[in-house]
Amino acid sequence: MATTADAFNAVAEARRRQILDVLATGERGVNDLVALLGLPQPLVSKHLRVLREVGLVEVREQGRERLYRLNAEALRPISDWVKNYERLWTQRLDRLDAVLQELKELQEPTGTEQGHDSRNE
Amino acid sequence: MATTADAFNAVAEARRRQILDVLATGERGVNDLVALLGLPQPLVSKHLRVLREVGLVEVREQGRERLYRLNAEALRPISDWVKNYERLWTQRLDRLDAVLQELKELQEPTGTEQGHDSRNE
DNA sequence: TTGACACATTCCCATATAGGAATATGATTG
DNA sequence: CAATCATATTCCTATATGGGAATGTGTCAA
Repeated sequence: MATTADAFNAVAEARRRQILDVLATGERGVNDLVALLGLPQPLVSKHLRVLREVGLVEVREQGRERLYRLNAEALRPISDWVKNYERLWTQRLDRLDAVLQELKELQEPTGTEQGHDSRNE
Repeated sequence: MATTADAFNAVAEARRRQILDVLATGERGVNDLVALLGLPQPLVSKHLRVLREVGLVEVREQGRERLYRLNAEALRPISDWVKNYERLWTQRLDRLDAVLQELKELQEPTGTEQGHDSRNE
């Protein structure tokens, strides 16, 4: 069912987003993350595992530390998906602008306008 | 705990993304969605409820139909969040380009091209 | 080797959730 | 009002998940 097996699910958890946010600033060991996020270490390790399994982070072993780093490209599916919607809300704001413009013109009858519609679809 | 109470979680489910994808093309009644997605009606209604609760869709009643439409702006938090990461992978690709460029120059000290892809990772 | 350190894993529990089946609700038509 | 259409809700179950506590594993230092 609802697997945690893709970036969308991995990122749905706020803590994991926080982890990514930290890693976006550079490679970090687990304890760094624990300290920065104020979460119990096992919990951080678990979240890191999920992130690893979907390719959002990569590990590098250095001595007895495990340095995690972000693999931002794994966010592409999300970025690509959401990008298709961006124009929809900018479009909508544009229409709002148009309406406001109309109102303004009605208030200051300098122009010749008067038509207005607003039935969509 | 892991609530379905925000856009990130709502969108983590593939079916819900599908629903949004359909609604992105225009207002639809539930049965339209059922037909288009090939899912049982109660399931669609449940997903629509989740989407409604996080503000991703809005309903309008017309006769005995309920027309759902997308509210793309509710995707902004996702868009905003992921946007901060986009430069990271383009950056990385730029660096890859740079590396490839170097290799090319090393291989052909004269400086004519012939470049072709490569496996990254 | 022993012990400390850094981290991962396991066990356990409470809750959340998707989905199926059946049923309820509300508007429309006859 | 009865029948029907369109949709929502409820009941139920299997599974997934986050988190806590305790423990395991591997590395380095003395």
